[in-house]
Amino acid sequence: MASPPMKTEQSFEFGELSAQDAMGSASESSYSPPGAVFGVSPPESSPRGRNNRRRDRPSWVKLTYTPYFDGHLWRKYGQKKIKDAEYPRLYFRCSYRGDRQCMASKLLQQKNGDDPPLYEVTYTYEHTCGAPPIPSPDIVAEPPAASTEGLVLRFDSPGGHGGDAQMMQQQGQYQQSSSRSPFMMLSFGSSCQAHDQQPAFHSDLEPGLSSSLPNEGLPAPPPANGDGGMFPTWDSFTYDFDSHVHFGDHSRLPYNSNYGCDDF
DNA sequence: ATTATTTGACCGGC
DNA sequence: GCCGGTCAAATAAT
Repeated sequence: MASPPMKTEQSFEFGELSAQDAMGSASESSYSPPGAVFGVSPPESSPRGRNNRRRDRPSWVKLTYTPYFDGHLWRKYGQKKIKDAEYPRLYFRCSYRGDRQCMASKLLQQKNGDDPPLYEVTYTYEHTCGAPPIPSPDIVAEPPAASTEGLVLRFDSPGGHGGDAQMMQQQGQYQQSSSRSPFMMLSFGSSCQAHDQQPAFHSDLEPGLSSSLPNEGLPAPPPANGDGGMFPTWDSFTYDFDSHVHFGDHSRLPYNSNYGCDDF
């Protein structure tokens, strides 16, 4: 009311390297282990100060073709064109930030304009909202074939409708060239299955617990197929997996409380 | 009606 | 001073 727009209440940063630094060194698949950088203090502890400089925020970088599908729910809160980048940078924040004070955030930057554009995702802070962790070196993707418990591959095309499309809306659709991209969803859940219209992410029936096996939705990047298709290629998968895939998932949405089977 | 998204402006940090 | 990052308000979509 009487107070002017005070946007200075969220400068909690502890950390390690800045996004720029991370990106600068992340020419290839480089990232910084989250666990190694975590010694942070509660956000409310440092309103904004010298203890939490932007450069001190823990962050790790991950290269992927499917930046929108890391198993977490993100809300886009900004987009900016970087002087040194050909593509704008997208800023995402955990959807539970206001609900659970989850400070997890991520920056999305397209690395090139390839058909299957490669994105560099800089994650900052871990998820404290009870959702599974983010891509970390400790968590590596296992051979899908090994765990066929709930492997769901979903290829959705724009014209074929797709419940996943919903996710696209939420996660962002900054596809300039290929406005739409088919999707592929990987779900490693035993009893949880993807609904007809809901993303297949699922598995953290017990948010807050530690041993949750997160699943990562690996969507498929646009084309790159011989037939100029718009379907993903396993190559991208391999890349992602090779890049340290992590499985993540959030169990609830603002409008969709039941995400699969968490409402068990 | 609710929520997410979008764009612009402001501020902080370097 | 410049750049990057985040917030805020408005708009659109569902």
